[in-house]
Formats: sequence, C-alpha cells, structure tokens
Amino acid sequence: MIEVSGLKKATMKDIAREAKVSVATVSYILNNVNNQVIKDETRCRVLETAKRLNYIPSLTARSLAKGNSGMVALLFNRSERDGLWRKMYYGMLAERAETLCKQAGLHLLVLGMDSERPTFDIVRQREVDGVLLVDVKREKFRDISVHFSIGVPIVLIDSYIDDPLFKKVVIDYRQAFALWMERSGGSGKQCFLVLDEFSNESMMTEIINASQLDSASVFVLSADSASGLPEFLLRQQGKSGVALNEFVGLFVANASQGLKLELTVFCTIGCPEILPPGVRTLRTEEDGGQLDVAFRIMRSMVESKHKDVDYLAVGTESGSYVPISLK
Amino acid sequence: MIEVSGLKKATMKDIAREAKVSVATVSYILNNVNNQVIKDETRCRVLETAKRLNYIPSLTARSLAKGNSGMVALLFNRSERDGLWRKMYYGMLAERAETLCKQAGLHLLVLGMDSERPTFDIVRQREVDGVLLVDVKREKFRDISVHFSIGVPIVLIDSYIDDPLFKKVVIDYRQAFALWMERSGGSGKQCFLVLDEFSNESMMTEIINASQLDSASVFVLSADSASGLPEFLLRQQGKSGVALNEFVGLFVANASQGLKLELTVFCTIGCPEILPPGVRTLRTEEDGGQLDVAFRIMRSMVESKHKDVDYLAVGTESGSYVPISLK
DNA sequence: TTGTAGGCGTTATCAG
DNA sequence: CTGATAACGCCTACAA
Repeated sequence: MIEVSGLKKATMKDIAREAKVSVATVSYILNNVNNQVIKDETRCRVLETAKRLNYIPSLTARSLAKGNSGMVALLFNRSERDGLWRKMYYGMLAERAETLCKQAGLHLLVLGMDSERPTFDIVRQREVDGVLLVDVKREKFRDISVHFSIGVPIVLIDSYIDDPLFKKVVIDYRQAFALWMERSGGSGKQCFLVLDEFSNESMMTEIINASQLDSASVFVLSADSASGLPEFLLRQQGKSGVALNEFVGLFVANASQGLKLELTVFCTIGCPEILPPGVRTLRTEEDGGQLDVAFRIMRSMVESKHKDVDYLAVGTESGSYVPISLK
Repeated sequence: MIEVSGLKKATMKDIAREAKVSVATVSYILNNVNNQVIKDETRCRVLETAKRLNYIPSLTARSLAKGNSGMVALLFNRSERDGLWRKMYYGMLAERAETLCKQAGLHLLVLGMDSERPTFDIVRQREVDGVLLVDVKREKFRDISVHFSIGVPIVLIDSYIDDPLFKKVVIDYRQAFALWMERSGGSGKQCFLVLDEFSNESMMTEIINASQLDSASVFVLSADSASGLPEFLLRQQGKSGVALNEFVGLFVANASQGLKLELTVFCTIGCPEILPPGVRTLRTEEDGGQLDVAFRIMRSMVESKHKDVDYLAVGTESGSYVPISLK
C-alpha cells in the first residue's frame, strides 16, 4: 500500500506526548480556556509543537463531546413544482447564509426537504446549533414540532404558522401594497399580481388578501403554471402590476417584453440589481432582506443559550412575528 | 428549570436496555449489517423499541467512529471584487449541489474561502467525504495541497492547475468559440467578449486565448470594473459578442438594452432560462452543466474508496482534465 | 500549574 | 446468533 497522505492527522494525544504534557493541558491551551492558569513556557511549547505537527482539531469529536456542532442548517422545501426562479431563490438564500455564517464563525449546512414529508431529523443527527427554515407547510410542521428538540433556535421565513414557539420573519405585505398603491397613484387603477407558489398556504392567502385583488388578477407561478404566464400578462396590458421577489420579477420582466405594462417588484431578497432597467422596485429597509434579519435573530438565540438562561422564551413576549417593511 | 424538550434523545444504549439486548446487536440491526445473522424476533423487538423511543442516530458519533461524515463540501472563493452575478453563480452551484447530494444520500456543506488565503482545514476538521472546489488560485493551491489529506476526492471547477493529482472539469472554450464563430457566420465579423473575473489567472488567459480577441475587445467583469460595462458595450455597437455564463449574460443583457448588438451566452451552469428573449445561447451537452459532471466524478471517487483499492489513481491515466463541450 | 479519568454515541473486533 | 469492549478525538470536573 502506497503511502498517499503525507502526514497522518496529528491529535491532541500526539501533541501531549511530544510536548511532554497531558492531553488536558493541550486542550486547555488550544482552546484558551480561561479558568485555567497555564505557565507561559508550557503554553509556548505546546503551541509550538501543535504548529509543528500541523495539528488540525477534529470538529467531529468536539461536537460529540460538547453536544453542539458549530453548524447552522438552512432548510427549504423541494417540490416538483419548483421552477427555476425558486431554485435561484434558494440558491441566493444559501449564498447569503454562507456569508453570514462565515462572519459568525459558523459552518453552513444546506438541505432541501421533501415538502410532502419534511423531516427535521438532521438537526439532531448533526447537533446543529440553529436552523433557518424556509416556507414550511403549516400542517406538516405541527406534526413534526412534537418530535422536535426544542432548545435549538429555529427561525422561519416565508411561513405563517400559529405556533408562537418559533420566531418568524415576514414581509409586511399590507404596508407594502399600501405604499405601492400610494406611489403608483391611487387605487383606482387596474392592477395585477404575480407571486411564487408557496407550500405554506396561509402565506399565499395573506399576500393575496393584502393585495385586495380578485383571483383573476393574481397569477400563482409554479412549474406547472409557468407556461400560462405570457397569456396572463397579455390580458393585463395597460395595467400596473406587482411581482413578488426579484426572481419572479425577472421572469415576469422577461415574459412581458414588448407588452405595455408597468411592473413593480417587491424585493425581499436583497438583490434588486438583477432586474432589467425600467422595472420599479420596493425594497427592504435593511440590506440583505429577510434572511439577514432571520439570521440575526437566530444568532442571538444561539448566544443566549450559552448564557445562564435555563430555557428560552422563544418569541413570546416580544411577539413571534418579526415584520419587515418595504420602502 | 422547565422541561422544554419532551423526550431526551434516545441512544442505542437506551434501546439496548429496553429491548434487553446489547448495544452491538442494536447497531447491527439498525444498520442492516449483512455479515451478521440476527434472529427475526430480536430484530423486530429492537426495531420496535427504536421506533417507540423515537430513536435518532447521532451522525456526529458515527462520523467519529467511522472516520467519514457523509458530508460533501462545496468550497468557493470570496473576494471583495465579487459582483452580484458571481454571488448568484455560487448560489446556483449550491442549489444544484444540494439536489445532487440529496439524490446521493449526502449532506452538503457550503463554504466560502478568503481567496487570498484559502484554507482546506474544514475537510479534515469535519471528515468531509468529498470536495467540490471552485476557482482556486493556482499558487495558493500549491501551498495548500501539501498539507492536504489526499484520499479525500476533490474535483475542481473553473480552475487550470498543473497538478495532475486532482480532477478538473473545464469547459472546452476553443471548441465553443469555434462553434460560435461558425454559427454567427465567419470570423470576419467584429466580436467582443465579457467574462467574469476568475481568481485562477490561467483560466482567464486560456479563455481569452481561445477567443482570439485582442484585449480591447475583452471586458473582465468585477465589482470594480462593473461601472465601466455600459461604456464598453456602447463601443461594441454593431458587433456580436459572447458573455460567459448565464449570470454574466444577464448583466450584459440588462446593460445593453437599447444598444444594437448581438449577444450570445455560453451557458455553463445549466440555467439558460433566466436570459431574456433575444439572447442566443450555447449550452452544455448534458443538463446541469459543469457541476453535474464534477459531482458525478467526485461520487465515483468516493465509491471506489469503499472498494478494495489501496490508493486512488486520481486522474492520471484518464487525464485530469475533463472537458465539456457546448452545442 | 498540570494530570487523571470518565463521558459523548457509534462502530467494529473478538469472543462466547 | 449475541455480548463485551476497545477504539474514535475531544472536553471537563476533580484530584494532585
């Protein structure tokens, strides 16, 4: 057998042996444990040999010992009905989540779930520290939240769910539509709306209600319905309309080339730049959109777990819905 | 202290106790170990209590014991100079990688690296099974490949690197440009090219060479240079040009609205649908683009590790560059 | 200031 | 067919 890997992984034990100290000491030093006092000389010696042996800590072992992994999971639904705009949406969330994780010193796990039987097992399987959950089906969620190990911070996006146990970041659609109406000049005009199909039905009805439009003026985009979009847009000529999120907006813009209609996109993701010129936008107050807010909340929940709190009053007093307004 | 989580995590030990067998037996049964013969009745009993206790295996512990984690890492470079098109590119890769991982029964870890000092430590820290590496800087890579634990399958994308030790998936740009020339009618025409800025310089020079264009006709897109794009495109009026990858294509298309120029996009990612109508495309032979190919290669390398091979002849005989042609 | 030893949940090797 | 038991690498309370 050929020796492929040059140096076989050095462990703390190796360092301890080389530096003539115990593993515990090595652990103390490498982790900057503060309640331990270490002689400077020992510290240097250990640090030195650690470097020399090219020591790389095993986060796996650490996870097992500590009961948390330093990983955050981004979970979203997968469905046959997902069109490209949705994949891009998820992709963008993942990309952004990675940036935020990096800043926070966390690693990101990206996982799609079957929207018909979502499973959160991963959270416990991998000792995940926190979860960002996108577009959960209401019923499915209730089933699962029973088996779910509370204590792991979860923040929901694109989901209306009664359970006050979980924080939810939502766009304030009523405010957004009101603002849009105001800007585009009075509610007398003819309007239409295109939105992505969510698994979470309450989400959809809430949005549609907020728009105050009748169903004939609303187009729900899915892989199945997509082919009907051009025809729908044709019927909306002369009207002014709204597309929900940048990617849906992109598709609508592409499909409406040559048509005479005024398009406004509610930018909930934080990337209005992808839209072609000529498209109007309403944007989130803070850069980065929903995900940034959700992540921040999740972070602070993770933090407070390390404090002296026995249990987490997860979104009770302060309300479990965190609204985001557009401008 | 309030009891928040209902059932505390059941372990194999718990099951063993309840079912009056040993942990080993439980492990055998739960993992369908085939070289062990288990009485049917015992099997049922164990399976039953596992269900009853709502057992969820600890992949963390499994990783530690087995030395591999069931996770695959998607690593890419981060730079200040990354524009939105690049973030979308990474996002799309992540989204696609997740789908592929799911199909393969793997979990996906998404990680950005500082392109100036990339670090692969993660691979060993988390016992990652395989790595997809995007756009690595040649010099940096050499530094690191020393410390790198070979034996973990790595496949590179968007990178030209001499080291034959690693498989690399590359677009056959010469073929692509030839095809494009042929289709757009003769090489006599005036042409231009817009491409994203890669960290891997060889990649860029290779592409530019393949295009046979002089530097005045080539625009390298980065966050710094982006503002100059409209002006560049203005100068290219009447010419026909190429944009590399769908997202760069999208930006060029947006920026060239109203200008008279013919745009062709080399679709290397597998999502030509995002492009506005009127844009020509050259697409990869197989759906899904580079990532699918890279993933497939990585998978087969992971597989063959579980076989009886002592070491991996990683891309030696068969060549370490896997070209993808467009059509 | 440093060491000892038990534990985290699985896997895998031997014995029965 | 099943059961002990030693790894896996790290953390940490408790000794010394």
